[in-house]
Amino acid sequence: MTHDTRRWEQQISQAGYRVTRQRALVLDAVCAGRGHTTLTEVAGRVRRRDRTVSRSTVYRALHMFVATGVVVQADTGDAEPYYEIARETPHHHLRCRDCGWEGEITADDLSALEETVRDRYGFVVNTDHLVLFGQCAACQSRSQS
Amino acid sequence: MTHDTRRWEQQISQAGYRVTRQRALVLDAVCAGRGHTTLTEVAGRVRRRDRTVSRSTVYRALHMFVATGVVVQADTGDAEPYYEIARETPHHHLRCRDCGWEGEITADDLSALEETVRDRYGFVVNTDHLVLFGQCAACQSRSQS
DNA sequence: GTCGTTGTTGCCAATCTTCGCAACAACCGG
DNA sequence: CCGGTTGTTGCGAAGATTGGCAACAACGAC
Repeated sequence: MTHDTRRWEQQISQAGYRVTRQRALVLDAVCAGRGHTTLTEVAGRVRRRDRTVSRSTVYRALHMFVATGVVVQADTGDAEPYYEIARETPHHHLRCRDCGWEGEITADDLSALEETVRDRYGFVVNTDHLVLFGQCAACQSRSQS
Repeated sequence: MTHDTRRWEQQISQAGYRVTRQRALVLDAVCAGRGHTTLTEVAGRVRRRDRTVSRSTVYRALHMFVATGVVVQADTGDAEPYYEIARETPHHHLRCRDCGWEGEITADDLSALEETVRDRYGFVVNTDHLVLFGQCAACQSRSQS
């Protein structure tokens, strides 16, 4: 269990949503994916626990959780989007175009960029879960040889 | 016309793809969207010029152009993805969560972040067309009052 | 605990996107 | 210019996602 039950219940009910059995199942299914999951995996896990839950409900619950910030969504662009439980400290992803390797970077790593954007454009960046594409260390040395 | 015909023909044929009438139509349709377009708009423009072009072809052409780097795709996450002709100098987007305002930043603005990531993680960032969410200057002053 | 209000769910239909396949056309070599 | 090879297209089907609606359930008030 990577999420605190009290927390998300309060979070969505403050936003005017109700706490339902189906939504709990969906959130559990997101947690069950170590780190990140795809929609397909979530739907599968929910169905295994309760096959009366409709597919639409999974879609709707996931969207609602993303809208309320309980779950965070990362669009990798070339694959299915990832879902994961939002953590206290936001983080971002690295993804190698060659081998598919994935890494994480902290929000601190973005602070310089955020300052630049604020100074030059007056815009306050507030993004969670960016995905940066590029080439990992291993693939760099491999492609040099 | 925002794209050079010679350029893209060479670019895709070097990648092993063929230059076809349908693909030219799709690319023209992307150009026709000042700056950026959605898939729906592209399909509409293509159909207006030649209603025998199938919907699947538009999907496939767009994917192929993105894969070869002729067209660039920006996933805003909460809306339809944008497509636009790739420029010589890559750029990125800002998007205000409150009013939907959109701005552009240059690739230079990311250089500090790229250095940080390379130093700390040995990862070379190579991302085009990032979308940074946040709050624009106007909405900041409005929400302060 | 019971009731009433109102958001939610499941089902089914509509829509969007992808896939498989046979006919077609781009491109190469002669 | 012509024929052969092979990627591409259009079509119809399959699969994925969204939307409408009536029955249902959460939750606040009593």
